[in-house]
Amino acid sequence: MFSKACEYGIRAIIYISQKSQDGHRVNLKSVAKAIDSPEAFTAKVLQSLANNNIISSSKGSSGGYDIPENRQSNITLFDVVNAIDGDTIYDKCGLGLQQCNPQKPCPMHYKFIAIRDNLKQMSQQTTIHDLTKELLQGTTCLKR
Amino acid sequence: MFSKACEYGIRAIIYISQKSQDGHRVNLKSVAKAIDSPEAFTAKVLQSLANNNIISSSKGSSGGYDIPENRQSNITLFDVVNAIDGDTIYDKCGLGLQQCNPQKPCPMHYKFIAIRDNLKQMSQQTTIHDLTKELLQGTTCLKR
DNA sequence: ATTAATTCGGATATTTTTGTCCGATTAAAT
DNA sequence: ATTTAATCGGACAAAAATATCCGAATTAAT
Repeated sequence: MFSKACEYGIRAIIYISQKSQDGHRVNLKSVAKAIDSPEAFTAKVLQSLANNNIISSSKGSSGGYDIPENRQSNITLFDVVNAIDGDTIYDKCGLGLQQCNPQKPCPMHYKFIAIRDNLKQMSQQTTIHDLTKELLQGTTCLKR
Repeated sequence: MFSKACEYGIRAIIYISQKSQDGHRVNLKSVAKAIDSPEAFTAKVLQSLANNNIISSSKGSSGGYDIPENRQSNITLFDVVNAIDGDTIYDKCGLGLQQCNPQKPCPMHYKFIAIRDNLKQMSQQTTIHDLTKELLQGTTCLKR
């Protein structure tokens, strides 16, 4: 469904968000460890989140990643997926046709967009903050 | 969502199904042309559909692919996807965790399985025959 | 029998995704 | 100033997905 990069990205931002709520900035190593992901690859993913202004990063000793307080509650899953995988997942024809629309739909069109729109809605309505809450409560996990 | 191989496979089987209803067997070249796909790659996909007994293939002059009348209506989208992409799409954790279940769910778990189950249901309830009907009526298309 | 048209299956090539490495840059602490 | 700990970004490597090639096997028609 999502790319590997995107899976890492979502898990990472949830962790970063969690730590940010306590005012803690976290570095790459601790992120990779927390979500059990390859360090260097995760760096690339975080870089693209940073370049898209979804997380903030700072260099130098005691640098790392965090999410400014005021952004915490308005970052959606949609934003994160978009930054990493782009929006093709929400737009692309289920059968891979270049053009597929109500005027000239593929045979799977309506059944497929129903599901795709579900996914879109869900990801637009779900904030990273939402996902972090459950994690803090210890009901969910980010690895294994 | 689906792999490229799977997209070709679905488009291909819809076309084959359509032709089979008129009692026509079709060859690789005509399939690839009808769905605008790379010929050799499509051959591989059809091969795996044949190996999974979803379509029937015959070699030799005037050989090709078809779907026996009695199978027409009981092949589902699910069967086709399964034969080509396997069932990971219906089972895999949205965040890529090896183990993710109600006992130890990822933060996206319930929201994600809602969508995944939708997809599963849709693909189990949709037969290839269903998709072929609309194509015969000219309301849908398989390329462009 | 020979030929022509087809799928099969294995080997290979290309492209994309995933993953690693490392020097450059930045910033805090000493 | 120097050292240390961090991200950045570009180059590279490995693996997976996509795509091609070709000889072998099969079948129908001549």
